[in-house]
Amino acid sequence: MSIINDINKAFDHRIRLGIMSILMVNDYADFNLLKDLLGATDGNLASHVKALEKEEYIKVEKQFIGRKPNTRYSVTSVGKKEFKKHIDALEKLIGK
Amino acid sequence: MSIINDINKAFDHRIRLGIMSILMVNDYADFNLLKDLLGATDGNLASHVKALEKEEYIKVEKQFIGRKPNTRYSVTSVGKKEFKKHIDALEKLIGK
DNA sequence: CATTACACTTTGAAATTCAAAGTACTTTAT
DNA sequence: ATAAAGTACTTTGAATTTCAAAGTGTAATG
Repeated sequence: MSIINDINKAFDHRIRLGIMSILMVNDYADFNLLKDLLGATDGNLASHVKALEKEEYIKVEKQFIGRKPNTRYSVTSVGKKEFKKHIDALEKLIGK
Repeated sequence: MSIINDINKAFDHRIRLGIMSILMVNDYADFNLLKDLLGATDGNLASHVKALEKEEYIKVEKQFIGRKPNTRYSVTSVGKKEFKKHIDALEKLIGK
């Protein structure tokens, strides 16, 4: 077992780290909020949220607000748990 | 400017994060020490140290110990500075 | 002398990242 | 009413990155 064993590969990337950080402190964030906060392009953000979705760390809700489509994301309980583990591992590694 | 602006792309990957963490607390680490501590394969580790070298965040010294080749790595002053910045950005993001 | 071990390096396939272009509407202007 | 511009994503595929298998060169061992 190595010193980076609990560093979660799914959170390795700064955009995914940002998505999770935002969702840990906000119940919901929609596509455009994430995009603005992270300064990501549409396609780029889409692929990162998809990766987190696939792991079931976040979940999507699609709805209409008035006539406009709106996609909002929230963190799952698994996502919360895994992210905390990741942060702990990070702190252990860095603070060594 | 987004919330992940000071997250350094070069340190995004867990193996590179691990290399830097090790080199921040040890004056030197050789190839095999890094390999063992990180549980990486040879080729994989080689590509990650090369990436950090290219940014001039770490430097390499090749020598012979007895008759055996030995490659050891250390962090540069730029590397130290940038890594600290990265850690600060991480803490800001996570601890938000 | 042949075989195994050590310390990396090279190679190229697989996976990931990214932005440009596309889709499906809605809103605003003419 | 029709055209043009905007919104909210999704799809696509090229570029980059990651990774491990195989390769290189030397050393030690039987």
